[in-house]
Amino acid sequence: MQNAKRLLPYNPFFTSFSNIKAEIKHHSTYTFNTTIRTHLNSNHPEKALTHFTKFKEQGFLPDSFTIPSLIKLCFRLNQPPLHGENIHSFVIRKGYLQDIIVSTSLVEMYFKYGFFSGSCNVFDEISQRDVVLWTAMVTGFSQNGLLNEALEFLGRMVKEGIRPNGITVSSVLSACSKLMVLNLGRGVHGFSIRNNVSMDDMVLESAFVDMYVKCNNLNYAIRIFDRMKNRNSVSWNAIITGHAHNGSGENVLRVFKEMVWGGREQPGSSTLTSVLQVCGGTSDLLHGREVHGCIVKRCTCNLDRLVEDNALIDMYVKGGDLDSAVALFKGVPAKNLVTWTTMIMGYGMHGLSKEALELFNEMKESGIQPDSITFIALLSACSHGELVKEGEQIYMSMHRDYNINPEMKHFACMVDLYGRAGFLQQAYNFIESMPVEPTEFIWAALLSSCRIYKNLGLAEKAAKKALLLNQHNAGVYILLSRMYADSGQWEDLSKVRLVMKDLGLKPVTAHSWVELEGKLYTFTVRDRLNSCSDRMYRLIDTFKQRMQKVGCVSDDSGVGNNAREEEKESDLCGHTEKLALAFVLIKSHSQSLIRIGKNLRVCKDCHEMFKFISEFTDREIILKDPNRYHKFRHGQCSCSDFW
DNA sequence: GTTCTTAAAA
Repeated sequence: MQNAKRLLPYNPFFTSFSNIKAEIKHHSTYTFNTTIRTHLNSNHPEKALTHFTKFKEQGFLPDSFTIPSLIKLCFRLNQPPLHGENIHSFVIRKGYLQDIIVSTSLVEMYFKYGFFSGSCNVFDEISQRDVVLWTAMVTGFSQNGLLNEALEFLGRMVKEGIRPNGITVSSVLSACSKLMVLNLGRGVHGFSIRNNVSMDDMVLESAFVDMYVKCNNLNYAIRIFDRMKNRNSVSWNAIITGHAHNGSGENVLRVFKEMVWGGREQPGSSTLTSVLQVCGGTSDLLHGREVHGCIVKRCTCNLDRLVEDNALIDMYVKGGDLDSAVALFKGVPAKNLVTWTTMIMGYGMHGLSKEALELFNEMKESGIQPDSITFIALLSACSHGELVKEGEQIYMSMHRDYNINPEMKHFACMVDLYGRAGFLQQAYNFIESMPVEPTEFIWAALLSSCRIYKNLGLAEKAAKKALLLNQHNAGVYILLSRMYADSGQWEDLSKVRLVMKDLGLKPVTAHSWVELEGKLYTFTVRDRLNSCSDRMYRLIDTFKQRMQKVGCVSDDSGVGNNAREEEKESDLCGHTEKLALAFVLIKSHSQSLIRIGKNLRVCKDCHEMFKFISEFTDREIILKDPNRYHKFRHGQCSCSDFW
């Protein structure tokens, strides 16, 4: 009998012909189902499609097991909704609709097409609903940003006695994160606890961490994160970006190190880019290089790390190491738009405007089309290099040659381009001719040019316009008060300060920083906290005297002649960059490049002294301010004294 | 013997 059973499909004596056919058919549908699933899982939708076509040509029909795979295949191939509707009517004809797995797939399909009533119709037809079907409804609404509907279904399922699971809740949470609705997110947190939703699900916990980070409640996020038994890339990444948003570079690096040392989780590319952004923002090359090392170790294939390479180039640019950025850029095998734009921006920030424009030509030759960000990079490169004519041409070509409409950021670049070059009237006319209402930042851009060229009348006008749009813009008050200080109008100055005080606005205190032997040193105005402060101040004085001897008059034009001593100190930049430079010169005798960062614009006085020191000590110095980089070498600066 | 629902990103 055993033997007979094995021979069954082949022996007409034991079974009728039609039975054999059914047997083969069933067998084939099963094989077909598994094959198509294998193709889908290995990401070969085309193979799945050819397989399906062959299957149909042989006269076979899909069964209920086939439907979910077919729907998945539709999405992978981006088929229009019509295809999906065919599936729906097939399901109804064959009576598969009450198969809950089939109907759940249909619900998901309609949500993906954005056809919500289609999902609801299917849902209403089903008599026996399980957690997964309910969850599909919640997920569908929440992924489409319809948070209220998602919450409604969450409540309804509980009322009907279906207990939501971790997946249900994390779906709602992601919508809360996207919409930044902290209170609802906390509500969902409470709901999950009340309804005994299992909380030791790693994905759910990560979703909570992510939600609290996105809703700007880092403390809650940290509390959950610290208690997690197992962490995944999402939770690590959420907490790292949370610290980054909070401006705490130290914590970012601390957590990142914990992650790497822990060794369990490989940092993903988004984690690496967050960390690199922090390193770039603080010019922390030391840690930036460590992350570079991580990436090199992790990636075996150069082609897989384009996003990381782009972030690295940006980090080196912002850390003031243009040479490394260029070297890396040249080595990237398949550069994309971001790669080119980052490098163009990098040249611009380092004062190499001509190189930026040449690189743009190379980019076009390689067949890559610029986008609006590329034009921001180009226009700001022109404004840093005083290339007014070139900037105008590029601005004109934006719409004419690339069909890109200039936006507010481009307008701001143009105002800056004219203003920085001293064409204040043209800058003003440009603002007047703009097709949209200028924002506060446009007027602030004009204001900062007015300060460079000491046009108090226009400055007051620009400041007024900017403050009308936002009376809390501290930068505007500060620029204006410096201009009053420059021209010795003490009454106006104290008026501005009074307004600032009333509004609770604090002037930004100047500080500079420098990295030495793996440590970061920070200097504030009239800082005497350092153990070698006395030597630093003496050294600065010595340089001042040497400069006077050779006829380099230190430029005090930034301060009016009748300025009081304390105004000189506080209203200029505070000269914290001088302190940082003196510190390095005392502490380090190597000939390596000196890199100093500053949170405010460099003042003329310090700029002159840095040039002198670079010649006198024969050292290269890079000074970063919020807008750009100055490279001092042999008594010259890369900005050609224009910044 | 198979099928359905989760989290972020330059």
